[in-house]
Amino acid sequence: LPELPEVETIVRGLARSIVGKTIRRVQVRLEKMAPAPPGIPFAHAVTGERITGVRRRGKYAVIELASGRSLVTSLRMTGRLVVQRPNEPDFPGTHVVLDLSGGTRLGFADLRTFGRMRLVEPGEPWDAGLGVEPLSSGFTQEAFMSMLLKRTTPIKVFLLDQRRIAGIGNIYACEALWEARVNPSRPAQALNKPAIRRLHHAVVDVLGRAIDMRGTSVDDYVDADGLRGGFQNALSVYGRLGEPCVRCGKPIVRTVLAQRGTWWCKNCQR
DNA sequence: CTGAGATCCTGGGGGC
DNA sequence: TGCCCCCAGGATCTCA
Repeated sequence: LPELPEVETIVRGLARSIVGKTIRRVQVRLEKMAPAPPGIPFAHAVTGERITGVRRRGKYAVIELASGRSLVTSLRMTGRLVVQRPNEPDFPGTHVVLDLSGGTRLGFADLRTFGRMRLVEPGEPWDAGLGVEPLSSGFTQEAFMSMLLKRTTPIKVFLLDQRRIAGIGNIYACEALWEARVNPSRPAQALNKPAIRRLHHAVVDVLGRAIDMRGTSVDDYVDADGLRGGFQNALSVYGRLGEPCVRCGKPIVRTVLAQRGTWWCKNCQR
């Protein structure tokens, strides 16, 4: 499940291997994975473009092109961006292929085909609906506190809402709530000041540590160079049903919030 | 505006 | 052993 730290890791790898290259040829093997802008075939629109940068916004990888347009890529659950050496075979489930100058191929693979690579025109406000970057200076304790006012939704559901804070998914929501000792189903508005302070710190801390370890490889996440992350070894609650809490020893429980598995410690998180 | 629920997919796990 | 069923999960859409 690529969330902020995984996409950040992918983007850093891509920046090293594809920036400066020109897109020579494009194949869209599954149309919906790279929907064409009105009137122009996707492949035609992108061919000949030079890649000037790669960055991240929330869980999106943004490939910036010399014309000012961008390829905004959402990996959802099983999407992968794969840098292939010349003549290396395509990764299974590769639905979009960008052949670059020098023989490098960027493949967009996705077993479940939920991912999307969207061509965005210069100035198009594609991320207007996305909230603050949690690792930016805009994500202050005060900003976080005011976001929680009058919100009745469970705090975990709030953390997953990309319109408020961009980039937190199920793994890091669970981990941050455990670190802050906050009950995931607590209404957002019911958190007191110390809890808000702890949770703010935990969100920033857990995302930063996960980036340092190149993300979490549960299921089969790998970065653009095929390397696994390391944070799966540092998880405290996610996926650890029945295992002892590393803080208090009581077994980790799993409940469901907003149709998502939620792992937490009933003893520590109140 | 907020919040709840459906939708999309497929490998894999559980049940029998 | 084999087969069927059902489920997880993020973003987007619809609806109340």
